[in-house]
Amino acid sequence: MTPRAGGAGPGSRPATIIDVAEAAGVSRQTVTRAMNDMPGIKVATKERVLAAAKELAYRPSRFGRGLVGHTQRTVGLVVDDLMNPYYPQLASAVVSSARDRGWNVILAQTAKAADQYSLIADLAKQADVVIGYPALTDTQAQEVLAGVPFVRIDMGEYTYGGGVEMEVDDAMGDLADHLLERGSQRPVLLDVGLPGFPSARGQSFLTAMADRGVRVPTVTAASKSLSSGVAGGNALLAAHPDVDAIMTFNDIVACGALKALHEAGVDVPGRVRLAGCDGLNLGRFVSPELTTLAVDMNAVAESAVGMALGMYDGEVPLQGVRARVAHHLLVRAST
Amino acid sequence: MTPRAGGAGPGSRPATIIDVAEAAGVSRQTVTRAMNDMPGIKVATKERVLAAAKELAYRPSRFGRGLVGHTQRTVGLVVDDLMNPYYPQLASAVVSSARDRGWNVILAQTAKAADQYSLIADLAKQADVVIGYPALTDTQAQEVLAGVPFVRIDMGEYTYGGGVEMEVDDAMGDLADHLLERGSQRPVLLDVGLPGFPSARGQSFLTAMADRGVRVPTVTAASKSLSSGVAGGNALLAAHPDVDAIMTFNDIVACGALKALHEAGVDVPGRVRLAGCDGLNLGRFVSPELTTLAVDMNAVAESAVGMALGMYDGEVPLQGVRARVAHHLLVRAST
DNA sequence: CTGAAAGCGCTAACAG
DNA sequence: CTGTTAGCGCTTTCAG
Repeated sequence: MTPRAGGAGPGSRPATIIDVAEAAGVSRQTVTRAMNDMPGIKVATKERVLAAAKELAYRPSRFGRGLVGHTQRTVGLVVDDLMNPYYPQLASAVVSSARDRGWNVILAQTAKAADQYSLIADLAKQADVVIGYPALTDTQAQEVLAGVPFVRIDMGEYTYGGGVEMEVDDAMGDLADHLLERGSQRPVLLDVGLPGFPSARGQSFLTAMADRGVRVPTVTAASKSLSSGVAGGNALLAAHPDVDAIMTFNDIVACGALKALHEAGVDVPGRVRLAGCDGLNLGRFVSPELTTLAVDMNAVAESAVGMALGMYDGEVPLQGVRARVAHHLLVRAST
Repeated sequence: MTPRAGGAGPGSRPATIIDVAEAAGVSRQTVTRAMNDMPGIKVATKERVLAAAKELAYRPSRFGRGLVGHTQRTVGLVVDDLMNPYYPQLASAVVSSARDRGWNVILAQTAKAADQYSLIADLAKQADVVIGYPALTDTQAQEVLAGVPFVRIDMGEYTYGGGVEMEVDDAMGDLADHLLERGSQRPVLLDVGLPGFPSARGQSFLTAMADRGVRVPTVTAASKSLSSGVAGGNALLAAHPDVDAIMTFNDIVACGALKALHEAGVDVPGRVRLAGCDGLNLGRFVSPELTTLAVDMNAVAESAVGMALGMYDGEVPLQGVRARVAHHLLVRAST
């Protein structure tokens, strides 16, 4: 019945420090000293205590411990879906960054959750700070997080909490230069969203090209998925048969477009140059490897974790701080 | 100085239930009732308490809570590296599975850790059960985990704790049939490891083919990485120019081999059929999409989480239990 | 070197 | 409906 995690049979309750103290014939403090490698304990006593602890399968309660020295810190990381290759790169970096600072990471995934509102509310109860991409409005986030320091990644128009922005404009300029230098004359943007409402990064490409005197038509895919990229690629080829370069919303869509190009027998980069965005590792698995606007995820994670921990320590205000991390052009074989 | 997570200035300590009780002019118990939506409290009182709580940026301590009702449960998940596309699929499934049962997941990554021994020791202190792929011997695991229920995924020859096995033999037979039906006469295995020491799944392919009267030569790649797959693919083409089918150690190596085939101008599946193993989503991003021996990660996660939680509840022995999940042939375009 | 006392923040159980 | 009491398991004083 009672949960236990030791060696004896089902039904027995977990051993406490008192059980160990009695078994070893010492006081609780002495058990503490033995378990935590503290000084001021005779070697023989220590061994006796540790033996008793092992015998009873004693494990110090993290709650008892946490209560006394507020030393057990946890960041809650909210991602949409780890199956989307974007998020593991972030999660990996956040976990490393947090670990370097002695924090744990609890992971929450909104995509598969029935009710992400309560998912994040629960997370906020278990974590000391929350980082990530919750699909919540500012108002919702404020309610749900109830004062827990919060850093939104890729904050955009949101304002509640802190944010880490990823800036694409400079790199987009570099990409435009790169494509034009290679002789592109009829580039097309494969954006995601609603036709007529370019994404921020899509608009950035259009602007960069316009600044260079090139007008770029847009084809819009329905979503950020692979299949949507395939469909978008086919639609783009149909609408612009003479296209010679494609900039896509992100690397996933780019992979879809690449598949469409392959199936249509279009050589990349020979006849069409293709670029993605995000700098996913995924881009190295396809042929040709994908040119992309990459962002250093370690820098993003470092920045987000640092900001959140600063908020926790009261050194960074809970509102209004934004960090910025720039994309950079990563030229691979597809352009 | 003191860590805080509320609204007031740096240096103030976090508000406790007592602060709120005093501010609202009620007892602690009433604060508890208000915070936890418990019955037996007048609406007006509740509102007053919640207002005071908000004012003081009060957040109930998870340690105080955890101490009283052992209700806050956490599984520790050990993966090698989230940047490897294999692990996110597992992690995603484990997080979902755990969440369905009301457990949290703390993530630990061994690849980037300086000392994974202490990494896992720390994890075992924060978690009630541990699941994953720790690169630890049985002896090390036993020491480090100190009695925490432990389920190793893809247990193989290890014996400490419980395990979830992934069985590949049946599916490998199906793959052999599939390749032979399509007319393959000179299949080659692209294995990973040391030459002369086939991996379990490599051996399974050799055996399946031998059972069908086909002797399969092996080429061995150095590691399970993409670049190693490229190198292995090139070596394989050099050693067996007339190959007409390749089974690879896993999907990542298969992607590498596919790149090598592409660059060599070898049509897939026209001239060479290519299969991977693991069933990664990644296989759908390349052209042609990769045939693979897939394993249902949700089933693996469900099984591992269920077993670990059963151990925690004392309903499953801490040692010697193994679950099995079978691979299945997933035919896509590359064969 | 060891023990006794006190308290971390919270909630269940029992009064009132 | 509200308050009081007791105790969860641990570590930090402070005495011996």
